Formats: sequence, structure tokens, C-alpha cells
Amino acid sequence: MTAQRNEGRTAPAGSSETVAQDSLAPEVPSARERARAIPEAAVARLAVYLRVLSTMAEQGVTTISSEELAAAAGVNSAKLRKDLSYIGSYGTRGVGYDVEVLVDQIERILGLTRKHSVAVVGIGNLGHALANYGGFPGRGFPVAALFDVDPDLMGVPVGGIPVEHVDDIPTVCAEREVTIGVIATPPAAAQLVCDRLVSAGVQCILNFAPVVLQVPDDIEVRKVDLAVEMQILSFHVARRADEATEHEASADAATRANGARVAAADQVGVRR
Amino acid sequence: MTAQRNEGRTAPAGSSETVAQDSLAPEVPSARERARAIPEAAVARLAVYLRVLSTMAEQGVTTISSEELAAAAGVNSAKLRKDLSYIGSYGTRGVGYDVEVLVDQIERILGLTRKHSVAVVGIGNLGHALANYGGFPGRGFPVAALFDVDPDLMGVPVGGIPVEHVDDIPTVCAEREVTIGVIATPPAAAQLVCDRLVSAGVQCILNFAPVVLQVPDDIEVRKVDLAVEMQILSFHVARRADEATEHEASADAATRANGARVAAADQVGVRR
DNA sequence: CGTTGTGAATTAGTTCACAGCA
DNA sequence: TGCTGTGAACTAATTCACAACG
Repeated sequence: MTAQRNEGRTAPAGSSETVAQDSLAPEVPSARERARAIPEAAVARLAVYLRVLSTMAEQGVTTISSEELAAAAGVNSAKLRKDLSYIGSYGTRGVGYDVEVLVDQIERILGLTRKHSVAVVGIGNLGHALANYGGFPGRGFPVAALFDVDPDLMGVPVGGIPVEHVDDIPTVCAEREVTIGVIATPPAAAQLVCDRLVSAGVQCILNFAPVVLQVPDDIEVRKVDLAVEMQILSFHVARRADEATEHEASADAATRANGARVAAADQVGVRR
Repeated sequence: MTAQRNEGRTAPAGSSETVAQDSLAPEVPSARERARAIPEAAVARLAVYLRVLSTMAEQGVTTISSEELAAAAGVNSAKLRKDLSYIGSYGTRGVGYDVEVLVDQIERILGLTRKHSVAVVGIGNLGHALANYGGFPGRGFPVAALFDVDPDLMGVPVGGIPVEHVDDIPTVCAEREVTIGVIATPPAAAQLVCDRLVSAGVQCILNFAPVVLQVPDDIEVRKVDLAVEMQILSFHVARRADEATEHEASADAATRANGARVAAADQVGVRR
């Protein structure tokens, strides 16, 4: 609904890529253009590598091979090296990578050198939990504003920030230069809140509400959807059960027995 | 790093597919085998279609075309039809799909006809919020147990379920036939908790802790990682900023001005 | 007709495998 | 010698485009 949308945009697909700009400026794979070239899937993994590397650094590790880092991140080393190659060549052949250098470079690519002010909308169970993280995960994401509609919450500080009314989203967000909006409202309110955030100049939205948001296509939306996650898991349980009944003749306990065969699931790629 | 892993398994890739079984039983693309064939990405979207369809049904909609459903789900219609085709042919050419039929079929494929008992481990901010949902999203996921290490929490009911000690995970989970474990502990405790859940027979894990879990490869793990999500958004903010400075000559306000061009972002596919 | 269902074409992402370098 | 960086090969996912059909 609210379907003024237009999925099929104008471009006939399979045409552009680096196009859409003037044909002057021959080729500048600068840091800017380089960034565009990083596959979406790789970006998600870079964030994981960053965390692993930070942990390593804390433990005093200064150098690490692709094999080691890959194991710790739950991916294979070829993928890891390919991912790192998107951001440049910072390894030393025969040796590995300098942990600190890698941390710096990944932070640079992910734009973590900037501060990204965050607004959380919907201070219920979840919003409360989010606000209490006080300065989002990994720092660099200060919570600049909280919003709700509940009159009882107005002015009440959560995690040190007073709750304001959702009607004030446009003014407050614009004023505090919020770039990331987090929606933790009931589903019915999500689209309205989203529209306000967008009109306030917010560029990216993290949506916890179980609805599909309609947004201008220059707004980046990521969603975290509990129900979907649970149902995907349910699917796998079901598939497994089916397989079991399928060939329920052969070894059964035999398979279950060697529960020691540990292999880091590729949890990085959002899917397997 | 607990790295007994072995990413490169034995199979030389590009060999199997439907293999690995006896060559008798010629070909049975039964519901079971059919399930195996559904692309992971499609499964995630089916869950979204299901929600949209349920909402539709509530509103009295009985029939819907691929174009309409696709719009509401934020995907294009070709993808939607392809996704639905994985589960069977339930549409009527020239007409569309019967909403109720589709709901039933998707629920069947996702295994939502079964009950999946859930255990939540780590009753902090987030765990508390999760437990309070009381019976996870969309029903069918009853919370059967809560665990923590905090002595003050032992026996305290949260969302109607008393908190038990993590040491009891193996016995309690096995006893109550928990199939899905939710980890909402601090990162340091996550792997240990995960190991216990696995030894208790839990098949799938939803991990909110910012660590890469090492699990036997017959365990399905999905992760929800706030920090990663925020950093992906950060990346996009940064890229955008770079692009802006890039060709800061031409129209600037012009682009920002027509903020009305709404197009449902493809929020379904976990990525774009 | 109008819309589904699906092979074929395309694009994105992963893995292989090895040349090249410290 | 050992490990990175990457072209080439492969696999997965998406999109096209149209025949089939109620």
C-alpha cells in the first residue's frame, strides 16, 4: 500500500554500471569510485572482520594471516583475501596483514571516521534496550534523540537522553544533523515515522518494525526482522525433519553421534 | 580461536548437487526434495510475502496479482513469481493468486505448522525485550525457557517464564524439546552458551551477540548484529558523501529537491 | 485479454589456483 | 619458502521476455 512506487525504473538494465555521469573525466578509480565497487556482501563482512581484528588487537596480536583471520571470522581465506583486496593492498606476502593497518583501513572504508548521529523512534521494549546501549555498538554512533508518542514518556531520560514527541522529528533531527534513523515502533506507525525521518534529511534507516517501508530510492534501508529470522530457522528445522523421514532406513544415530565435527558456519555472509 | 574448523570440506565442489545419496530411487522431487531446492534468498522473502499476505487477508483481500503483492513486499514481480514458483503453482493465469491459499502454502513450506519451542539465553536489556514478546512473532514460536547467570534473576518470571541457570541448559532444553536457541548474552559468554545449546540438541540458533560462533555444520545459525548493520549504513552515508564531493559542480539541490520520487526499496533480499 | 510460470540471459558473488613478491 | 592478490572458472541469484492458459 501507499504504493506510488515504481519498481521498474527507467533504465533498461544491463546498460549502466559506471555510467550515468558525463563522459568527461576519463577514469578515476579514486577512493570514492573504489567504494562504489565494493560488493554489498563484502561490506557486511568487512564489518565483521573489523570486529575480529579489534579483538585481536586488544589481545596484543599485531600480525595475522588471511587463513587465521578467515577462521576467526567464519569465512574461507579466499573470500577474505578477495574482500580485503576491494579496499586496497595492505598485506605483506609471505607474512600476512598488520592488524592495526587493517583496522584503520576498514574503518576508513566503512566511514567510521565520521560521527553518525542516531535517532531512535519508538521507546518500547526494544527502543529502550537500544537507547540504553548509550552510543551504539562500537562507538561512533552517538544517540542524539529519542522519540515516542506516549505522553508519559515525554521528557523522561532514557540512557541519558530525554524522549521527545514524534511530531518533532523533522525539526529535531534536522537540527542535530541525524543521519541514521532507527525505527522501533509498532508496525502501524512505522511508515509515518519513516516519512518524517526522510523529510528531516535522514539518509539511512534501520527498521525493526515488521513492515516493508516505502522510501525514495536514495534512502538506504536495512531491516532487522525477528519474525523473518525465526521463520527461516523454522524452514531449516522442517527441511531437516523431512530429510530424516526421507531415508529413515539407513544410519540415523550414526550421523548424530559424531557431533564433534566442528566447522565455523559461514555466518558472515548473511546467508550460507 | 577455537579453530578446529576446516572450511574446505572434502568435496571438490562443483560435483554434487543432488548427489550424496544412493543412486537407486531415480528421482522424487517430492515436497521434501522440493524444499531443498528453494534458494536461501527466496526463503527469506517468502517469510515477508507471508506477512504481507496475512495483512491483506485481515483486510478482506481474497485475490492478489503478482504485481500488487510484489509492490507491497518491495520486490519486482518477476522475482516474486519466481519465488512462488519454487513452492508450486497456486496462481490462476489472468487472475492472480488466492490469498488464503498462498498463506497456507507458504506456512507449510516454512514449517510453521509445527511448533518450535524457543529458549532465550541472556536476560539483559535485549533478552528481556525478547522474552516479553511472549510467544515470538507471528505465533508458533512459544518461549519454553529463559536462562541467565545472574543469581538475582533465578526463578524470577519474565514474560511469564521463570529464569533458570545457564548450567541447566542441557537438561531443560532437552526435556522441553527446544529446537531454536536465541543467544542474547554478552559476547564473552556466547560461545559457551552456544556449545551448551548444541549439546542439548538445539538445531538452530539466532545469535544477537557480536561474535562469530563456531558450530558443527549441521547447526543452522543466523545472526542479528547491530554493529554490523550500523556500519553498513555508515558505509552508505560515506559513499554518498564522497559521490557528492566528487562532482560537486552540477546540480545539487536539484537532486535533493524531488524527494517525492518514491520507490519501494528492495528491502526483502537482505541486501540490494 | 491479463496474468502466471518458466526457460534463457544476465548479473552478482564465491571459489579455485597460481603468479608474484617479501 | 610462504602468503598475498587476483584473473579465470564456477555457482547462485536476478531479471528478461514470452509461451501457455484460465
